[in-house]
Amino acid sequence: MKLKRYRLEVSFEWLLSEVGTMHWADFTAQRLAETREGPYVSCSGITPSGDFHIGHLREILSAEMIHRACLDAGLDSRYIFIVDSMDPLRRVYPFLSEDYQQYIGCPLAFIPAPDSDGRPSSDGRSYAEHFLEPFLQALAEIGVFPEVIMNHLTYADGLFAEKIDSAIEYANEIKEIIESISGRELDDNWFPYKPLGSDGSMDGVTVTGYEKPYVHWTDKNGNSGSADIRKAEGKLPWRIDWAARWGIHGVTCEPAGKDHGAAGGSFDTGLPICRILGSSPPEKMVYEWIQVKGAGPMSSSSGNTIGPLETLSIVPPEILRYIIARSKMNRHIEFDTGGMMFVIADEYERLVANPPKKKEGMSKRKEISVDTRLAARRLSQTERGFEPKGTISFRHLAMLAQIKNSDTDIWNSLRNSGHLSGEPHKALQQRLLRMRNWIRSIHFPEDARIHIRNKIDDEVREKLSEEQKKFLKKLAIEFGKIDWTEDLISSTIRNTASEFGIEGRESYTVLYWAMLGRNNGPKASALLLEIGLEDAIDLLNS
RNA sequence: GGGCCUGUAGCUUAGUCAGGUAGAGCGCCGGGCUUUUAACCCGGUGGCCGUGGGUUCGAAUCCCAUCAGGCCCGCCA
Repeated sequence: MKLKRYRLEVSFEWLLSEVGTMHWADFTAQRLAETREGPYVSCSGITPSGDFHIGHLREILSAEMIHRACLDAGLDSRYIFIVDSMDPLRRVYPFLSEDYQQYIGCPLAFIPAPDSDGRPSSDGRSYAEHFLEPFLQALAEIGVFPEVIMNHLTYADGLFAEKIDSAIEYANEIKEIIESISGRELDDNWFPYKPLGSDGSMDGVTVTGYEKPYVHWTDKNGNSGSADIRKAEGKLPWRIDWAARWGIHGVTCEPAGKDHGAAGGSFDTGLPICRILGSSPPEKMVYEWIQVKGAGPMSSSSGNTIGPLETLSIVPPEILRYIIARSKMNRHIEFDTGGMMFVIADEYERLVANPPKKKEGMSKRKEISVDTRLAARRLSQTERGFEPKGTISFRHLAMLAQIKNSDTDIWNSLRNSGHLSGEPHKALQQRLLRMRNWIRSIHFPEDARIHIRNKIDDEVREKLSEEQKKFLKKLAIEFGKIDWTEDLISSTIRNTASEFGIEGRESYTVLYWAMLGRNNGPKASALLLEIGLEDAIDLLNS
């Protein structure tokens, strides 16, 4: 019986990774609709023990996208974010002062937030709130608005009481499950509930008895007391807490990081424990980690985490969502704020501008691929149901932001090129702001930086034919005769080129070699205008 | 020590459950367009499917071994 169940779970897991079927979010929604009754509750859970990092976004977005897919499929769905505020402080982290030693073992909801020096502050905010707030702010920027549930309040409201009582009643069975599935050995005085001692810490507290609803204890200081299971006076150990909350909140789907998902991990023990506690668990679903790499030369020496807020100061929110939406759950994502951003942004922009369509005679496999990409496009929108329009490209903006210091000049340029009519929309202004932040940061890839030459590179000089050299010299002379406007620059280039019998394409290539040391670049006349008449003439004569 | 996931073109990857000539996007090369805002359009190049065995008429796919990267089995979420 047990074995049979296990096989089913494995098979679901396999199907989940099988994106060939369709997008994982839509697949999961469909699967949920087929296998259980609504309402459907997608859930994420994170411990606010310190700064949130980019990896947490996968936890959040995986669940949120499944929630959206449920809504899109017409299902009754909610998305909840359970903050593990009842979890204890494990140790004094590097960013905390030694003062936190006294709080080890205490729930994060009940200890003070650190101030900028890492000391306990007295502004009344809890440690949990302190780290949660900026994260929620980041989530709002990517269009994620979860129902936030502080776990310590669920304890305080007595919602855990029944589960705690059952856990104590079935303590032996639960112990057996944990020992057999995880392979761990629990010692003899193991108890499925951890009361807080006299100093508010759950470390070193020994349970001495249970009389519903009180768990009696003695702590390391020799004090004794009783914890009311209907209040936040103690908590279930993690593996049981997780299983219990599935029942309490009616969770139907909770993607878990691969640490939980590994064989013998907390997901595997959670499933049977949840059943023992009288509820039906969600099906196993595991996502891979996001790894940060190539974040620039600084990152390797100075730690390579990047926070959601820092990420969002340089990456457009829909691109961030797309990074999650385009990847299968069981694939690593190598997060890179450098050159990879261009590649992903290009891909996203193409997908937006040119949504794939099914065609007559297309193979089944290709049709599936079309569906999957359309779903990724849909789920990347910060606003559900928003139909994105093609916009100014990421690359183009990167270039403009580098050659033009004034935002006004950029808007004018975009109007000239037909990318913009009237005043820039707020979203576009934000995009430019992020782009400027990115360019200023260490993350911006070196090879995307535009380095305007003040003299022609030696290598380039060797490549140039005599004709081409003459062309550049002549161009310098002609430039000296005109008003320095884009139109005149442009026509002068063409006129001079034809004088030398150089084709249009070649004349530009030669110019780019001279100006940038590469084959192509931003519109030559615009670039020359930015360089300025004198510098341009100097360059061409060099 | 035990177990799980991943390894496919220069890059990102689809295909692996149910074995049947390895698909795509980017890059690159060529052509077209011609005021080139890294644009756009068309065409092409490119893979001993980590490695070695086995099963099979036939293996990226199944089995065994092995290498590489990551993770879990320490109440750690």
